[in-house]
Amino acid sequence: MTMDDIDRSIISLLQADARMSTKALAEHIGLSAPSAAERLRRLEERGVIRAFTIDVDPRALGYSLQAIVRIKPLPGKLHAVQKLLEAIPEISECDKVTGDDCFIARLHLRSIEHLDFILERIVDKAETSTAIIKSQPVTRRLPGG
Amino acid sequence: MTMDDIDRSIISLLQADARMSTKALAEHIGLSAPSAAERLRRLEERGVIRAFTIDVDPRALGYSLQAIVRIKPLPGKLHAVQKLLEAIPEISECDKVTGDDCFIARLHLRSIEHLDFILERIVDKAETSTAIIKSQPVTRRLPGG
DNA sequence: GGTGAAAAAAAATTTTC
DNA sequence: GAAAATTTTTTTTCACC
Repeated sequence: MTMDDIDRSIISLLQADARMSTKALAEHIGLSAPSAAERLRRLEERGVIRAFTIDVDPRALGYSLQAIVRIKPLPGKLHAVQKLLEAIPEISECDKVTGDDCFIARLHLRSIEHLDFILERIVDKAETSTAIIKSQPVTRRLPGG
Repeated sequence: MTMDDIDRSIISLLQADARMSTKALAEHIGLSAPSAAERLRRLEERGVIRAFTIDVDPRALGYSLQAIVRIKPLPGKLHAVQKLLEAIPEISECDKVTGDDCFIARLHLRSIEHLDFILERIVDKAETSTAIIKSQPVTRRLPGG
C-alpha cells in the first residue's frame, strides 16, 4: 500500500496527460517499460487511480452557466432530497457536509431560466441558497499541488 | 463550431475511458479510424476537450479530509485574498461567485489540524465559513448527464 | 521489484477513392 | 468520410538479475 516517489511521479504525469503511452511514462520516470506498466496496473488495482477521463469545457456542450447551491432539506426530507439531487443531471458534483446546510452542489446550466427551472424542483423539499460562478480562480488541480 | 451527435459520443466515451485507442473509439461510433482521429484532433484544437487526465483518490495521497470553505474578503482585501487562495496548494478548486461570500473553495487536507493551519493563513484577510465533507452523493459527472 | 531484447500486436499515417 | 496498406510504435513476454 506504499506510495513512493515513482508512484507519485506517475500520478503527476498522467494527471497532466492521461493518454501518455506506457513507454513515454517509463522514459520520464527513468524506469523500463515493463516496470512502468506494472506500477500503473497496481495503481489502478489499488484504486489510487479511479478513472482515466477528460476535462470537457461545459460551454462547448451548451452549458454556459455554473452555480453553487447550498441545500438545507426541510424536516424529514433529507433522504428525499438526496435522491432528488442524485437524479438531477445538471448537478455535476454534490457533497454532503457538516453544518447548517446539508448539501452543496455544483450545477451546470444553459441559462438563468434553466437555473430557475431546476431550483423549482427542489424548493418544495429544501431551502436553497444559490451563488452564480463569475470566474474560476483555481480549477481542478491535484491535492497538495 | 458545431457539436454533432458523433462528437458528443466521442466526449462521452472518452469521459469514461480516456485511454481508449482511436481504433476502439472509431468502432464504438461506427466511423473509420482516420475520421475518428480527425474528430478527436478538432475537439482538442477547439478546446472542447481541455485535458486528458486521471481521477485520483485523494486518500491515497494522504488527504483523508475534504472541506468546502466560503470566503468573504475583508474590505479592500479582495485581490490579496484571491492571490493567497491561488497560492494554497491544498485548494483544488476555487470559484469566484455572486452573493455575500465572494469565493467558494474546495480543500484537500491531511487532518483537522491541517485544516486549522490553512484557515489560519486566511483569517486575517477574510471571514470564512467551513463545511466538512461527510460523503459525496454525486462525484464529477458530465454536465447534462 | 527491476532489466533488456525480441516477438507480437496495435495503432497512426498516408494515399487513393 | 472510407478503405487499405505501409510504417512506426507500443505492449507483452520471457529469461535473468
